[in-house]
Amino acid sequence: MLAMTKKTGYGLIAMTHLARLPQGHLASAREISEHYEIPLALLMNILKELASAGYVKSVRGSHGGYHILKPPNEVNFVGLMEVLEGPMKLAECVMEDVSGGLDNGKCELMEKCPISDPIHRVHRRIRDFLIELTLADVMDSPPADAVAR
Amino acid sequence: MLAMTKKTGYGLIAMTHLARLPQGHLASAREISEHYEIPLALLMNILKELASAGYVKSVRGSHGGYHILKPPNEVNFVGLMEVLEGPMKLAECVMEDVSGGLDNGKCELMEKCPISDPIHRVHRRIRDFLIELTLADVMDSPPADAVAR
DNA sequence: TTGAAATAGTACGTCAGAGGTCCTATATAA
DNA sequence: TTATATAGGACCTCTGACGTACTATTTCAA
Repeated sequence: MLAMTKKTGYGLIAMTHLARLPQGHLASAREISEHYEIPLALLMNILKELASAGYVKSVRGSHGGYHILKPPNEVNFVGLMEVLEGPMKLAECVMEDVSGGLDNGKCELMEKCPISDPIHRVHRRIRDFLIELTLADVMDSPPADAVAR
Repeated sequence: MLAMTKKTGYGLIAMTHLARLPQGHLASAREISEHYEIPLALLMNILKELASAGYVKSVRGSHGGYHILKPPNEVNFVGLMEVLEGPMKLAECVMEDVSGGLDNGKCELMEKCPISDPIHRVHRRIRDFLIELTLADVMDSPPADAVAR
């Protein structure tokens, strides 16, 4: 259904929250979980993944928590989504090559597929749009036209 | 994720196939199924749904089959996708109102959701892009820039 | 030095939906 | 009247989204 997962949604919320903290401050998984009513255990898993991907830094122990590592304008939607749900593909036949660069538009799954090329193009358009979209865009809600117009 | 389903893929292929038939000709589910190696029973279900949605006309009986009803440039991606997989939503909180018109950007699921507005905007951007995209665009593969640039 | 509070790592459980099959009824051409 | 279509269902299976649980480790503070 062309949907992102809840994990990505929760991840975005957490990142937004962390990005808004005053410099040097931490937020614990529990805090965030309670503030937005996100299941704690799930959010912890998400933050673990974000930490090991280098998006946030964790501080263990009592009074520990997380703070953001990347500046919001360097966190793009696709990157974050792929950390939490794996490679984005509009259709199964769309394989990004390892470099994350251009895919060649070939469908490995179906001979004679008449829609392989256009699907690859659409995939790329959406992907490019979402790569341009950063956490910074997501954070300043009011200005509605900040995005790729 | 952010994927369309195989049903939509198969539906697009079938529509493309039908759109390319000479005027007055039919193609049966079996033909299409064999040509593109799509599971027959599944494709039949898809064609049934497309028929009851008015995208194709069915002709029953021996030598029956389907022909396309809508002109390719009037078949948009979102419409077809929503026939086959239900309403498109980038996130659960994105509810299209009944008119198919503007959603209001409010999240009914989560109080204090800090990303509701931007998510709704992104949803709308992708949706608008995919609405502009028609079967006609999908059919002429080579021209790569026909789409919403 | 001990306990509470936090993250790390990992494994597991559940359930809806994607993907696919099958059966019966009906229409139509030969 | 038979073969070949579609119509309309019901049904099945398996994967992945979503969420839980447990143990280990780190750190602060009483």
